[in-house]
Amino acid sequence: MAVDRDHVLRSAAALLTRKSTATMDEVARAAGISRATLHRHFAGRDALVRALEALGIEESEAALDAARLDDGPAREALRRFVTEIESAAGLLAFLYTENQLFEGEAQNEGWSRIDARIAALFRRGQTSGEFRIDLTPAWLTEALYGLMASGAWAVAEGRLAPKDFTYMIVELLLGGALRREEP
Amino acid sequence: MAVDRDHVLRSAAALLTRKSTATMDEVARAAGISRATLHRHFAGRDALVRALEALGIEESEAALDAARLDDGPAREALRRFVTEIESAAGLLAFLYTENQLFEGEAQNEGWSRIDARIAALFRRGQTSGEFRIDLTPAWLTEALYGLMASGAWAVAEGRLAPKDFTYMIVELLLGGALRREEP
DNA sequence: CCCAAGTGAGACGTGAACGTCTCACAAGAA
DNA sequence: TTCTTGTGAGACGTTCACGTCTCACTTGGG
Repeated sequence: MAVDRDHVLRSAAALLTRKSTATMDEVARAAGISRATLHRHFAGRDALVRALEALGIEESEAALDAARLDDGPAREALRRFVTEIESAAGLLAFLYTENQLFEGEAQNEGWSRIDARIAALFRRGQTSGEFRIDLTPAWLTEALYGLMASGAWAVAEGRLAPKDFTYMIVELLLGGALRREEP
Repeated sequence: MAVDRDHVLRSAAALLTRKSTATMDEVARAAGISRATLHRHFAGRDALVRALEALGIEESEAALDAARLDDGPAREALRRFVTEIESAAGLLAFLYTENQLFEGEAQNEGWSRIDARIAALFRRGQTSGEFRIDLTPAWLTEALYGLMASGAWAVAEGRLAPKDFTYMIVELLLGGALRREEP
Protein backbone atom coordinates (compact mmCIF):
# COMPACT_ATOMS: atom_id res chain seq x y z
CA MET A 1 0.00 0.00 0.00
CA ALA A 2 2.63 2.50 1.06
CA VAL A 3 4.42 4.09 -1.87
CA ASP A 4 8.05 3.10 -2.41
CA ARG A 5 9.79 6.44 -2.20
CA ASP A 6 12.95 5.09 -3.75
CA HIS A 7 11.03 3.67 -6.69
CA VAL A 8 9.34 7.02 -7.26
CA LEU A 9 12.67 8.82 -7.25
CA ARG A 10 14.25 6.40 -9.69
CA SER A 11 11.28 6.59 -12.05
CA ALA A 12 11.43 10.36 -11.90
CA ALA A 13 15.16 10.30 -12.57
CA ALA A 14 14.71 8.06 -15.60
CA LEU A 15 11.96 10.26 -17.00
CA LEU A 16 13.63 13.58 -16.31
CA THR A 17 16.84 12.34 -17.88
CA ARG A 18 14.95 11.98 -21.14
CA LYS A 19 12.63 14.96 -20.72
CA SER A 20 13.83 17.50 -18.21
CA THR A 21 10.64 19.56 -18.50
CA ALA A 22 8.26 16.73 -17.62
CA THR A 23 5.29 17.88 -15.52
CA MET A 24 4.44 16.61 -12.07
CA ASP A 25 1.62 14.65 -13.62
CA GLU A 26 3.98 12.90 -16.03
CA VAL A 27 6.38 12.15 -13.22
CA ALA A 28 3.56 10.65 -11.18
CA ARG A 29 2.29 8.50 -14.05
CA ALA A 30 5.81 7.31 -14.79
CA ALA A 31 6.02 6.08 -11.21
CA GLY A 32 2.58 4.50 -11.47
CA ILE A 33 0.99 6.72 -8.82
CA SER A 34 -1.43 9.64 -8.87
CA ARG A 35 -0.42 13.26 -8.80
CA ALA A 36 -2.06 13.63 -5.39
CA THR A 37 0.09 10.91 -3.92
CA LEU A 38 3.21 12.37 -5.49
CA HIS A 39 2.40 15.65 -3.75
CA ARG A 40 1.94 13.83 -0.46
CA HIS A 41 5.55 12.65 -0.63
CA PHE A 42 7.16 15.66 -2.27
CA ALA A 43 5.71 19.06 -1.46
CA GLY A 44 6.35 20.37 -4.96
CA ARG A 45 8.53 20.16 -7.99
CA ASP A 46 11.30 21.93 -6.15
CA ALA A 47 11.22 19.42 -3.33
CA LEU A 48 11.31 16.60 -5.85
CA VAL A 49 14.37 18.01 -7.56
CA ARG A 50 16.04 18.51 -4.20
CA ALA A 51 15.34 14.90 -3.32
CA LEU A 52 16.79 13.83 -6.66
CA GLU A 53 19.79 15.99 -5.95
CA ALA A 54 20.25 14.28 -2.60
CA LEU A 55 19.96 10.91 -4.31
CA GLY A 56 22.50 11.91 -6.93
CA ILE A 57 24.92 13.08 -4.27
CA GLU A 58 24.39 9.91 -2.29
CA GLU A 59 25.04 7.68 -5.29
CA SER A 60 28.07 9.70 -6.29
CA GLU A 61 29.63 9.43 -2.88
CA ALA A 62 28.84 5.74 -2.75
CA ALA A 63 30.57 5.33 -6.11
CA LEU A 64 33.53 7.34 -4.86
CA ASP A 65 33.79 5.10 -1.82
CA ALA A 66 33.45 1.90 -3.81
CA ALA A 67 36.08 3.04 -6.29
CA ARG A 68 38.72 3.45 -3.56
CA LEU A 69 40.24 6.51 -5.22
CA ASP A 70 43.36 6.43 -3.11
CA ASP A 71 44.37 2.91 -4.07
CA GLY A 72 46.68 2.00 -6.90
CA PRO A 73 47.27 3.94 -10.10
CA ALA A 74 45.05 7.00 -10.52
CA ARG A 75 43.99 5.83 -13.96
CA GLU A 76 42.63 2.58 -12.53
CA ALA A 77 40.87 4.44 -9.75
CA LEU A 78 39.20 6.64 -12.35
CA ARG A 79 38.12 3.61 -14.32
CA ARG A 80 36.61 2.05 -11.20
CA PHE A 81 34.75 5.25 -10.43
CA VAL A 82 33.17 5.56 -13.87
CA THR A 83 32.18 1.90 -13.73
CA GLU A 84 30.52 2.48 -10.37
CA ILE A 85 28.76 5.68 -11.39
CA GLU A 86 27.42 4.36 -14.68
CA SER A 87 23.98 3.44 -13.39
CA ALA A 88 23.49 6.95 -12.00
CA ALA A 89 24.90 8.77 -15.03
CA GLY A 90 21.50 9.70 -16.43
CA LEU A 91 20.42 11.23 -13.14
CA LEU A 92 23.68 13.15 -12.90
CA ALA A 93 23.31 14.44 -16.45
CA PHE A 94 19.88 15.81 -15.53
CA LEU A 95 21.19 17.41 -12.35
CA TYR A 96 24.23 18.80 -14.17
CA THR A 97 22.07 20.88 -16.53
CA GLU A 98 19.49 21.62 -13.85
CA ASN A 99 22.22 23.21 -11.76
CA GLN A 100 22.89 25.66 -14.57
CA LEU A 101 19.70 27.53 -13.74
CA PHE A 102 20.16 27.75 -10.00
CA GLU A 103 21.86 31.04 -10.61
CA GLY A 104 22.38 33.00 -7.47
CA GLU A 105 21.47 30.25 -5.03
CA ALA A 106 24.35 28.48 -3.40
CA GLN A 107 24.72 24.95 -4.68
CA ASN A 108 24.40 21.98 -2.37
CA GLU A 109 27.63 21.51 -0.47
CA GLY A 110 27.53 17.83 -1.38
CA TRP A 111 28.67 18.71 -4.88
CA SER A 112 31.60 20.61 -3.46
CA ARG A 113 32.68 17.55 -1.53
CA ILE A 114 32.38 15.38 -4.62
CA ASP A 115 34.21 17.91 -6.78
CA ALA A 116 36.99 18.02 -4.23
CA ARG A 117 37.39 14.25 -4.10
CA ILE A 118 37.52 13.90 -7.88
CA ALA A 119 39.87 16.83 -8.27
CA ALA A 120 42.07 15.27 -5.59
CA LEU A 121 42.27 12.10 -7.64
CA PHE A 122 43.49 14.03 -10.67
CA ARG A 123 45.92 15.93 -8.49
CA ARG A 124 47.26 12.69 -7.09
CA GLY A 125 47.78 11.44 -10.63
CA GLN A 126 49.67 14.59 -11.48
CA THR A 127 51.85 14.39 -8.40
CA SER A 128 52.74 10.79 -9.11
CA GLY A 129 53.68 11.72 -12.66
CA GLU A 130 50.88 9.66 -14.13
CA PHE A 131 48.87 12.62 -15.48
CA ARG A 132 50.07 15.66 -17.38
CA ILE A 133 50.14 18.87 -15.41
CA ASP A 134 49.03 21.39 -18.01
CA LEU A 135 45.37 20.37 -17.65
CA THR A 136 44.12 21.59 -14.29
CA PRO A 137 42.36 19.19 -11.90
CA ALA A 138 39.34 21.53 -11.96
CA TRP A 139 39.10 21.29 -15.73
CA LEU A 140 39.59 17.53 -15.75
CA THR A 141 36.76 17.26 -13.23
CA GLU A 142 34.54 19.48 -15.36
CA ALA A 143 35.44 17.50 -18.47
CA LEU A 144 34.58 14.25 -16.72
CA TYR A 145 31.12 15.61 -15.92
CA GLY A 146 30.65 16.74 -19.51
CA LEU A 147 31.70 13.40 -20.91
CA MET A 148 29.45 11.53 -18.50
CA ALA A 149 26.50 13.70 -19.55
CA SER A 150 27.29 13.23 -23.23
CA GLY A 151 27.65 9.51 -22.69
CA ALA A 152 24.40 9.24 -20.78
CA TRP A 153 22.45 11.10 -23.48
CA ALA A 154 24.11 9.17 -26.26
CA VAL A 155 23.11 5.94 -24.54
CA ALA A 156 19.57 7.19 -23.90
CA GLU A 157 19.15 8.03 -27.58
CA GLY A 158 20.73 4.86 -28.84
CA ARG A 159 23.80 6.51 -30.31
CA LEU A 160 26.08 4.61 -27.92
CA ALA A 161 25.83 1.05 -26.68
CA PRO A 162 25.44 0.91 -22.88
CA LYS A 163 28.25 -1.62 -22.61
CA ASP A 164 30.66 0.87 -24.21
CA PHE A 165 29.80 3.68 -21.81
CA THR A 166 32.68 3.29 -19.37
CA TYR A 167 35.27 2.37 -21.97
CA MET A 168 34.56 5.31 -24.26
CA ILE A 169 34.59 7.84 -21.46
CA VAL A 170 37.64 6.56 -19.64
CA GLU A 171 39.69 5.92 -22.74
CA LEU A 172 38.99 9.35 -24.16
CA LEU A 173 39.58 11.14 -20.88
CA LEU A 174 42.80 9.28 -20.14
CA GLY A 175 44.32 8.63 -23.53
CA GLY A 176 42.70 11.11 -25.88
CA ALA A 177 42.05 10.60 -29.56
CA LEU A 178 45.65 10.57 -30.73
CA ARG A 179 47.21 7.27 -31.57
CA ARG A 180 50.36 6.48 -29.63
CA GLU A 181 53.18 4.11 -30.39
CA GLU A 182 53.84 3.13 -26.79
CA PRO A 183 50.74 2.41 -24.65
CA MET B 1 14.39 52.80 -35.26
CA ALA B 2 14.21 49.41 -36.88
CA VAL B 3 15.23 46.60 -34.57
CA ASP B 4 18.51 44.86 -35.30
CA ARG B 5 17.42 41.24 -35.65
CA ASP B 6 20.94 39.94 -35.31
CA HIS B 7 21.50 41.91 -32.13
CA VAL B 8 18.29 40.50 -30.66
CA LEU B 9 19.36 36.95 -31.45
CA ARG B 10 22.80 37.40 -29.95
CA SER B 11 21.39 38.96 -26.79
CA ALA B 12 18.94 36.10 -26.50
CA ALA B 13 21.71 33.58 -27.02
CA ALA B 14 23.84 35.18 -24.32
CA LEU B 15 20.95 35.23 -21.85
CA LEU B 16 19.66 31.75 -22.60
CA THR B 17 23.17 30.33 -22.25
CA ARG B 18 23.13 31.48 -18.65
CA LYS B 19 19.45 30.89 -17.95
CA SER B 20 17.79 28.53 -20.37
CA THR B 21 14.33 29.10 -18.84
CA ALA B 22 14.33 32.88 -19.29
CA THR B 23 10.90 34.27 -20.21
CA MET B 24 10.10 36.16 -23.39
CA ASP B 25 9.97 39.31 -21.29
CA GLU B 26 13.48 38.73 -19.97
CA VAL B 27 14.73 38.02 -23.47
CA ALA B 28 13.16 41.24 -24.71
CA ARG B 29 14.63 43.31 -21.89
CA ALA B 30 18.04 41.75 -22.44
CA ALA B 31 17.88 42.94 -26.03
CA GLY B 32 16.69 46.37 -24.93
CA ILE B 33 13.32 46.12 -26.64
CA SER B 34 9.75 45.60 -25.47
CA ARG B 35 7.98 42.27 -25.39
CA ALA B 36 5.56 43.49 -28.07
CA THR B 37 8.39 44.24 -30.45
CA LEU B 38 10.00 40.89 -29.75
CA HIS B 39 6.73 39.24 -30.74
CA ARG B 40 6.61 41.27 -33.94
CA HIS B 41 9.89 39.70 -35.03
CA PHE B 42 9.48 36.21 -33.60
CA ALA B 43 5.98 34.76 -33.48
CA GLY B 44 6.65 32.97 -30.20
CA ARG B 45 9.20 31.30 -28.03
CA ASP B 46 9.35 28.38 -30.39
CA ALA B 47 10.09 30.60 -33.36
CA LEU B 48 12.82 32.31 -31.37
CA VAL B 49 14.48 29.03 -30.51
CA ARG B 50 14.25 27.95 -34.13
CA ALA B 51 15.90 31.17 -35.19
CA LEU B 52 18.64 30.60 -32.63
CA GLU B 53 19.02 27.08 -33.94
CA ALA B 54 19.43 28.43 -37.46
CA LEU B 55 22.01 30.90 -36.17
CA GLY B 56 23.88 28.15 -34.37
CA ILE B 57 23.92 25.99 -37.48
CA GLU B 58 25.06 28.92 -39.56
CA GLU B 59 27.92 29.76 -37.22
CA SER B 60 28.93 26.12 -36.95
CA GLU B 61 29.10 25.69 -40.69
CA ALA B 62 30.99 28.94 -41.02
CA ALA B 63 33.48 27.67 -38.45
CA LEU B 64 33.77 24.37 -40.29
CA ASP B 65 34.47 26.21 -43.52
CA ALA B 66 37.00 28.53 -41.92
CA ALA B 67 38.79 25.63 -40.25
CA ARG B 68 39.42 23.90 -43.61
CA LEU B 69 38.93 20.44 -42.11
CA ASP B 70 40.43 18.68 -45.11
CA ASP B 71 43.76 20.46 -44.93
CA GLY B 72 46.84 19.20 -43.12
CA PRO B 73 46.91 17.00 -40.04
CA ALA B 74 43.50 16.20 -38.59
CA ARG B 75 44.63 17.35 -35.17
CA GLU B 76 45.46 20.80 -36.47
CA ALA B 77 42.15 20.98 -38.33
CA LEU B 78 40.36 20.16 -35.07
CA ARG B 79 42.28 22.87 -33.26
CA ARG B 80 41.35 25.40 -35.92
CA PHE B 81 37.71 24.40 -35.67
CA VAL B 82 37.51 24.80 -31.91
CA THR B 83 39.23 28.16 -32.19
CA GLU B 84 36.69 29.27 -34.77
CA ILE B 85 33.67 27.98 -32.86
CA GLU B 86 34.67 29.43 -29.50
CA SER B 87 32.56 32.59 -29.78
CA ALA B 88 29.45 30.50 -30.48
CA ALA B 89 30.13 27.85 -27.85
CA GLY B 90 27.64 29.29 -25.37
CA LEU B 91 24.87 29.28 -27.94
CA LEU B 92 25.71 25.72 -28.94
CA ALA B 93 25.69 24.59 -25.32
CA PHE B 94 22.18 25.99 -24.96
CA LEU B 95 20.99 24.33 -28.15
CA TYR B 96 22.68 21.07 -27.19
CA THR B 97 20.58 20.69 -24.05
CA GLU B 98 17.50 22.20 -25.68
CA ASN B 99 17.63 19.47 -28.29
CA GLN B 100 17.33 16.87 -25.56
CA LEU B 101 13.67 17.75 -25.12
CA PHE B 102 12.66 17.72 -28.76
CA GLU B 103 11.82 14.09 -28.31
CA GLY B 104 9.89 12.70 -31.20
CA GLU B 105 10.35 15.64 -33.52
CA ALA B 106 12.95 15.22 -36.20
CA GLN B 107 15.95 17.40 -35.53
CA ASN B 108 17.01 20.06 -37.98
CA GLU B 109 18.93 18.50 -40.84
CA GLY B 110 21.60 21.14 -40.41
CA TRP B 111 22.86 19.29 -37.37
CA SER B 112 23.11 16.11 -39.36
CA ARG B 113 25.29 17.87 -41.91
CA ILE B 114 27.51 19.27 -39.17
CA ASP B 115 27.73 15.93 -37.38
CA ALA B 116 28.74 14.30 -40.62
CA ARG B 117 31.49 16.81 -41.33
CA ILE B 118 32.99 16.51 -37.87
CA ALA B 119 32.73 12.74 -37.86
CA ALA B 120 34.42 12.73 -41.27
CA LEU B 121 37.31 14.68 -39.78
CA PHE B 122 37.79 12.08 -37.07
CA ARG B 123 37.47 9.32 -39.65
CA ARG B 124 40.12 10.98 -41.77
CA GLY B 125 42.39 11.10 -38.77
CA GLN B 126 41.83 7.41 -38.15
CA THR B 127 42.47 6.48 -41.76
CA SER B 128 45.69 8.42 -41.83
CA GLY B 129 46.82 6.68 -38.67
CA GLU B 130 46.77 9.89 -36.66
CA PHE B 131 43.86 8.90 -34.39
CA ARG B 132 43.21 5.64 -32.61
CA ILE B 133 40.50 3.48 -34.09
CA ASP B 134 38.89 2.06 -30.96
CA LEU B 135 37.00 5.29 -30.30
CA THR B 136 34.28 5.68 -32.92
CA PRO B 137 33.95 8.91 -34.90
CA ALA B 138 30.37 9.21 -33.64
CA TRP B 139 31.54 9.07 -30.04
CA LEU B 140 34.39 11.48 -30.64
CA THR B 141 31.88 13.89 -32.17
CA GLU B 142 29.56 13.49 -29.20
CA ALA B 143 32.45 13.95 -26.81
CA LEU B 144 33.51 17.12 -28.59
CA TYR B 145 30.02 18.56 -28.09
CA GLY B 146 30.08 17.58 -24.43
CA LEU B 147 33.45 19.15 -23.84
CA MET B 148 32.44 22.34 -25.63
CA ALA B 149 29.33 22.59 -23.48
CA SER B 150 31.32 21.96 -20.31
CA GLY B 151 33.87 24.51 -21.40
CA ALA B 152 31.26 27.12 -22.23
CA TRP B 153 29.54 26.71 -18.86
CA ALA B 154 32.82 26.67 -16.99
CA VAL B 155 33.77 29.93 -18.70
CA ALA B 156 30.34 31.45 -18.04
CA GLU B 157 30.64 30.67 -14.35
CA GLY B 158 34.23 31.75 -14.03
CA ARG B 159 35.67 28.31 -13.40
CA LEU B 160 37.72 28.49 -16.59
CA ALA B 161 39.56 31.41 -18.13
CA PRO B 162 38.23 32.26 -21.60
CA LYS B 163 41.73 32.23 -23.03
CA ASP B 164 42.18 28.61 -21.97
CA PHE B 165 38.95 27.42 -23.61
CA THR B 166 40.41 26.10 -26.85
CA TYR B 167 43.58 24.70 -25.33
CA MET B 168 41.83 22.74 -22.59
CA ILE B 169 39.28 21.21 -24.92
CA VAL B 170 41.65 20.34 -27.75
CA GLU B 171 44.42 19.05 -25.53
CA LEU B 172 42.09 16.83 -23.56
CA LEU B 173 40.26 15.53 -26.60
CA LEU B 174 43.45 14.82 -28.53
CA GLY B 175 45.97 13.85 -25.91
CA GLY B 176 43.94 12.84 -22.86
CA ALA B 177 45.00 13.18 -19.27
CA LEU B 178 47.81 10.65 -19.28
CA ARG B 179 51.33 11.92 -19.37
CA ARG B 180 53.39 10.64 -22.27
CA GLU B 181 57.10 10.43 -22.69
CA GLU B 182 57.12 11.08 -26.42
CA PRO B 183 54.88 13.88 -27.67
C1' DC C 1 -14.42 -8.75 11.57
C1' DC C 2 -13.76 -3.70 11.91
C1' DC C 3 -10.99 0.26 11.75
C1' DA C 4 -7.37 3.26 10.47
C1' DA C 5 -4.19 4.68 7.17
C1' DG C 6 -2.98 5.47 2.52
C1' DT C 7 -4.40 5.99 -2.15
C1' DG C 8 -6.83 7.41 -6.70
C1' DA C 9 -9.72 10.39 -9.05
C1' DG C 10 -11.13 14.61 -9.78
C1' DA C 11 -12.66 19.36 -8.75
C1' DC C 12 -11.12 23.88 -7.61
C1' DG C 13 -8.66 28.28 -7.29
C1' DT C 14 -4.08 30.48 -8.25
C1' DG C 15 -0.31 32.32 -10.64
C1' DA C 16 2.78 32.79 -14.40
C1' DA C 17 3.79 33.18 -19.03
C1' DC C 18 1.91 33.47 -23.24
C1' DG C 19 -0.16 35.68 -27.48
C1' DT C 20 -3.03 39.48 -29.03
C1' DC C 21 -4.59 43.97 -29.18
C1' DT C 22 -4.90 49.06 -28.80
C1' DC C 23 -3.07 53.53 -28.56
C1' DA C 24 0.14 57.20 -28.12
C1' DC C 25 4.61 58.58 -29.46
C1' DA C 26 9.03 59.08 -31.91
C1' DA C 27 11.85 58.99 -36.05
C1' DG C 28 12.72 59.21 -40.71
C1' DA C 29 10.87 60.19 -45.58
C1' DA C 30 8.35 62.92 -48.73
C1' DT D 1 5.81 70.49 -42.26
C1' DT D 2 3.10 66.24 -42.87
C1' DC D 3 2.76 61.40 -43.31
C1' DT D 4 4.16 56.85 -42.70
C1' DT D 5 6.35 53.34 -40.26
C1' DG D 6 7.89 51.06 -36.26
C1' DT D 7 8.12 51.07 -31.30
C1' DG D 8 6.93 51.15 -26.10
C1' DA D 9 3.67 50.60 -22.70
C1' DG D 10 0.15 48.30 -21.01
C1' DA D 11 -4.40 46.01 -20.88
C1' DC D 12 -6.73 41.82 -21.85
C1' DG D 13 -8.14 36.97 -22.19
C1' DT D 14 -6.20 32.23 -22.55
C1' DT D 15 -3.68 28.35 -21.41
C1' DC D 16 -1.22 25.33 -18.53
C1' DA D 17 0.90 23.50 -14.61
C1' DC D 18 0.76 23.99 -9.95
C1' DG D 19 -0.85 23.20 -5.10
C1' DT D 20 -4.86 22.18 -2.28
C1' DC D 21 -8.87 19.88 -1.08
C1' DT D 22 -12.63 16.44 -0.82
C1' DC D 23 -14.46 11.95 -1.02
C1' DA D 24 -14.87 7.17 -1.97
C1' DC D 25 -12.23 3.09 -2.12
C1' DT D 26 -8.78 -0.33 -0.95
C1' DT D 27 -5.59 -2.57 1.93
C1' DG D 28 -3.39 -4.25 5.91
C1' DG D 29 -3.37 -4.49 11.05
C1' DG D 30 -5.59 -5.26 15.36
